[in-house]
Amino acid sequence: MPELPEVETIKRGLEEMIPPSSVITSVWRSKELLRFPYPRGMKSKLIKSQVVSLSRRAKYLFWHLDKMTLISHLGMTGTWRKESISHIKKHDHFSIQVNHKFWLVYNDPRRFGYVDLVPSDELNQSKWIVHLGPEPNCEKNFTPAYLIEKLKHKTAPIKNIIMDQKIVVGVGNIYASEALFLAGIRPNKACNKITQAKYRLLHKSIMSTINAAIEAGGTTISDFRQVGGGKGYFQQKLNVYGRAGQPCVNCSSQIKNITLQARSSFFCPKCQK
DNA sequence: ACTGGATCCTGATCGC
DNA sequence: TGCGATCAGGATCCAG
Repeated sequence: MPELPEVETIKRGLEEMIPPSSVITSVWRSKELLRFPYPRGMKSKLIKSQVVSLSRRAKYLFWHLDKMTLISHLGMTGTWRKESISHIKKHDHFSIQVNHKFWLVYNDPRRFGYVDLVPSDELNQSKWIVHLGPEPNCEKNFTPAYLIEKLKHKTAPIKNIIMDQKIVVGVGNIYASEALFLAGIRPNKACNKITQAKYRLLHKSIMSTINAAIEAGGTTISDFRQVGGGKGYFQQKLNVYGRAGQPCVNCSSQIKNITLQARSSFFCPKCQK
């Protein structure tokens, strides 16, 4: 589920909940496994650790502890929420007690998410992080020239490529369709058939889509919730995603849905070429 | 090197 | 009302 804006929203929510110099005082986990096995000795490594800060890279959430970094990936349906008292709900898998006061609980019905623990000085070389492309809102590394150089010889459909985390991170199925709509490019257009002018527009569209969604607190299609339980409201701004058969906001043509890489891909046949 | 499809898992929704 | 089929925000892997 969560793409970059949703993970960023959760990160900001957790930051607000965790006072400076907080300490992990207890750890609980369910019997069921997440996508990958939990790291060895996780519980004892976490207890008594200080939470120094939180950050996000791509769709990963990092808990920077005094010696290690706890990595959390939310898969399709992962969420974090706060509970004042220990209260286990269906599909809760992992929770952290802070300062003996409250719990931060990871819930994930489909269990495509996972956690890992790495020494902080090895974080950037870890297998999760090392291959990742630039952040879409980092103007230093994610430039129009970068996008053009990386993609101009590829024959794959553009939508597949902008969802490739090695090219640019954080763009998932919703924001890929939305960014391509803003750029006027069909999702199945071959990368090497796209003009430089369109690439510059696409670069701008990816950045503006992601930034607008962060400002809106993410997109709540079904189960996404902010840490405090609130919904994101970017879904009100979706131009094409989930709108097959409905009129295009620009030209009233019917929005179409095609399948690419087994994912629904929405576009306006008139506005996108 | 590319593409499409299957896969991990549960739940919501839709059509019959 | 019930039941099976289909589809979901991710990401990897494999055959062709």
